[in-house]
Amino acid sequence: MKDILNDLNEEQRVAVTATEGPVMVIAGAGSGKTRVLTYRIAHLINKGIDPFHVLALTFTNKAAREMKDRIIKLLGSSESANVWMGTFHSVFARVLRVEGQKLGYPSNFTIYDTDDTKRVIKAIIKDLQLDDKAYQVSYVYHRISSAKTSLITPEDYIQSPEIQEQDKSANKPLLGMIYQAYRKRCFQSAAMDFDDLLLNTYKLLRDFPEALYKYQHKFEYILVDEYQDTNYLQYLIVKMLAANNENLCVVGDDAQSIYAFRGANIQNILSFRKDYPEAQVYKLEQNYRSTKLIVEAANQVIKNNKNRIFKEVWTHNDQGHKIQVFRAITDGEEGMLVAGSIFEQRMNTHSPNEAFAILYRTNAQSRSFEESLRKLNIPYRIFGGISFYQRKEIKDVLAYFRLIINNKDEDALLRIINYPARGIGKTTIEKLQVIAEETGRSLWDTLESPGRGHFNEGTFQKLSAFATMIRSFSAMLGKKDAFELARHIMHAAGIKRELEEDKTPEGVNRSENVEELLNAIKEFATAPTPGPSPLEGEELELRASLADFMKDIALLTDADVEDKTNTDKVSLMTVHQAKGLEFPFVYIVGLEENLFPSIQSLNDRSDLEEERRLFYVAITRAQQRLFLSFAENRYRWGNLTFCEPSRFLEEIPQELLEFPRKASPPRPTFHPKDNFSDIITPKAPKINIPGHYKKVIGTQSPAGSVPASQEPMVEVFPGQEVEHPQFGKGKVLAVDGQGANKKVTVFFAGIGQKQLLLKFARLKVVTHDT
DNA sequence: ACCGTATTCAGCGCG
DNA sequence: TGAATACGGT
Repeated sequence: MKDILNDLNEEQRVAVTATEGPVMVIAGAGSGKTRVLTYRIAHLINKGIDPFHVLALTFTNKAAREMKDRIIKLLGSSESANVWMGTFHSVFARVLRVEGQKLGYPSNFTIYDTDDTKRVIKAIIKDLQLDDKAYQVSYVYHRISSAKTSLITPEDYIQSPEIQEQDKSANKPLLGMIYQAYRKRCFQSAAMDFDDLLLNTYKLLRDFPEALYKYQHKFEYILVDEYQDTNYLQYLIVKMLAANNENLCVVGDDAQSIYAFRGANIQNILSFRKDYPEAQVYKLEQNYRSTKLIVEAANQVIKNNKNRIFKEVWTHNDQGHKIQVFRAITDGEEGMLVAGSIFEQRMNTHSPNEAFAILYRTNAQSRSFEESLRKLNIPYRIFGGISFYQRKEIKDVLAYFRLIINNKDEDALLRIINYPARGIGKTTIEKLQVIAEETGRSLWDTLESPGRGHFNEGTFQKLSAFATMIRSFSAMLGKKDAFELARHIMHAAGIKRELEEDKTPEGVNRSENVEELLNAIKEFATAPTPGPSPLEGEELELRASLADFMKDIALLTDADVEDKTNTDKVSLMTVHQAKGLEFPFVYIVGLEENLFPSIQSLNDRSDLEEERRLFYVAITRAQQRLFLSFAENRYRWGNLTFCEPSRFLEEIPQELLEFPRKASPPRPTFHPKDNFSDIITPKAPKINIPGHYKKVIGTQSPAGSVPASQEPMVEVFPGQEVEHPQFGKGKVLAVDGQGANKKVTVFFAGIGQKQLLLKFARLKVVTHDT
């Protein structure tokens, strides 16, 4: 066996071999953090530590999978598959399936994802007849989530004068009531949301000494990745688990903490030494990823933050090119400049598309880049958006599975009680809920036997037909495997028919998605993934059942669904999504005040510092070349607004930057006086007359975009043949209205008659030359 | 129950 | 701007 320690530099080797006692590794960007973690685990196993006793907690499922693969490769044995590796949520969900009874949960509890959680909150706000404008679902969700993370129970919440004061002044005095109702409803539904997975794990360890003992001895060695992004609950859990022998190794980079907004606590990393005075702290400062210039730029930027652990990242790599800064007149032009630059760099360096990434602050910025890339025929892939398992059609199908596995799952029941439409309408559902409330039974029980006289014969029939169907599915749970049962449900419940009836492109797409879900289930059922060591009390089954499939489906995210079609494409994503990734060529775009840094961050020093860390993360994704861009004018919420360049641009030393004056595709040349100092401190905004930009935009906008001008894009008249991107070719029957509101009635073959607003319809005139 | 229309709202998103 | 949802008429 070769000595794996030879693959490491001195700093890394020290961090890997210090296996006993508390260790903190501060790992600068690109310094081989993952390497240290994987080698450390491999080293532990080489030393004879049983993999069953090693717990490694990662930030994403993907990270866990990749790390596991690397360790297996490193050790050349699959022994390391027995390491407990995963996210906090997935590891402790598994623990709770076994131990949850202690807390009053059945082992088949449902996991509510953010969507489900918000649906429940929404329903509660409605039931309590509160104003849904004052009580916005996302706001309530955040409040509840942070209360849970801070170990504040609904009772604490209601009794705390301080919190009540806050909520009153925010005009939301009844938030505590919502929180209370929410907790009750989740518990009665035998459901845990993401915060509950952590909260209940904490309660388990806190209130059940035998459980604490068991897991303290099970997990002799604990490693936590991305420690800067852990929240208070995660911190407490780790602390309790590690309390016995303190073989705890946390790895992170305070400079890359970018999730404070959702509860991550940078204090966890900053105060590690206080919690463990005897802790060994190591820094990894040699960067293997980026050029000297990029490392220097990143260092200079992060220097402006006060709250940080000192470290100086350096590299042996080449000096590299200067950072190019593009100044664009509009966001549309920004797209063209960036796409043009990618085109050029790709040519000059013979790099594949996948070497390029465009990173932006907000998802809404992707559009101009998509358009420009499409125009230049550069293939791209957008990350983010709605993930596969979040799609409505998928969630509808999954709700059937949820209900038959756990018939207390009220959200699932409500979701499918009338999908596909079976004549159980709003009135009936409300009646059921009232009866359930009065009799103290679950909604499902009520539906199964509503009691005499509540419903007329027709409604009663519909309800019992539904109940019978669901019961019959439940009965098959133990008999059919996941795929057989899923397919059966799709047919028997009429989901398949419902989906296939919709012939619109969106409908076909939905149908395909559900088909894809079935494929995934089939794959799962025929080749069950060899899970890690079974927990004591976990049951092993021969064939993968639907219940197995559903166990952690809520814990999957987009990153876990592999994209087979994704090969050589430019990546478009938010900076947050880029965390942990690297690309030879990186474009950071939209570097404007109020956008990056975001407008919400400007009032608070710590928020601004988080934005700066975000920028730091963005810069350090680049291996060879970095490009920055900003627009002087940008469409935001429908109107053109003037933008100032980001303060972050000033924080990079000028000598590291260059400003190509050359505009990519044909466009008016800029004045020589447009140098950077002029840009950084814009005096009076020169021109802000919409008319001035119209021409620029007009010539750039591809046919797909909505032009700013009032003139319609096409002249249409009855009898004309036109083409629509979705509906295909059709014939204009009538034109009504004036100007912006001009409406056309078009007959599309195979689809029928459609009324379209000319302004939006993206119609193309079909010309018949000859 | 369902459809078209009006209105509203807009941050980043791990699990 | 445009998506998502609420509303209101049939």
